[in-house]
Amino acid sequence: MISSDVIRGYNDTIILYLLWEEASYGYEISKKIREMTREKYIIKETTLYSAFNRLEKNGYITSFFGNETNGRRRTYYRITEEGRRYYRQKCEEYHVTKEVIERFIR
Amino acid sequence: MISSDVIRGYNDTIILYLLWEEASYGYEISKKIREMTREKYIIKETTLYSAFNRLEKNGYITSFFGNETNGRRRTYYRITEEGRRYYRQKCEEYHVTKEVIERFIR
DNA sequence: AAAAAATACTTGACCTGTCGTAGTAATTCT
DNA sequence: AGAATTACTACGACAGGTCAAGTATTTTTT
Repeated sequence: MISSDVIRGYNDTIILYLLWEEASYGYEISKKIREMTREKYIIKETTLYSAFNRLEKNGYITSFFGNETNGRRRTYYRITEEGRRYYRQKCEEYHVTKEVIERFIR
Repeated sequence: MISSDVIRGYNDTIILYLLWEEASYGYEISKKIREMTREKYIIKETTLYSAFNRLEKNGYITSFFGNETNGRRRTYYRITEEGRRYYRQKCEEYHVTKEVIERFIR
């Protein structure tokens, strides 16, 4: 199980990656993360929704209501141009961070 | 410059790595980090000393006073067996985390 | 048709690690 | 003696994550 401190800096990046191709919503994003990591990372619901709020506040995503439902009505999120720029920047930062960390890992 | 959120989970690991071969103290650890990362990561003093306290509280390091001084008397830190075990565990965790994160990085 | 389960989200209080600011302590350099 | 350097310490603020609990709406089961 991955500790929250090592993934903390990447939650926003992960969400933006999953919104890159098409708009999505909380439950689906959550499932995709679980599946893509083969259960190695399961994001907490509260973490996810507070990340959505932060990302929207910062202008990296926008929200709208969807029509189809299998339960309560969904809030969908779509990535903005600013969001794409931010994502690319975070990816570049990742490669630097990786090099830094690996100097201290055996 | 690396954001604190992406390095947060590794500060303890970095410190333990630098104490692996021999005991050391705050100022020296700080310099080594700066040098080894070619200024890409400069740990804040307060972050470093609070990490020392945490690590000692958890039994991963022990402290003692040194004799030589070039200023105020130094508090040296030495890694414990538990600390070495914890470090190894964190390294294994890193490899898992790395795989997870890289699924979401272009 | 009522109850249970699943989907989808919200609220609020709390915890941990980092950071900014400031100050203290002791030694060496000028 | 005063300034600079080394080496810490204290404290409050803040951001992001977490726990616990609750709400809302639909689908499935009994």
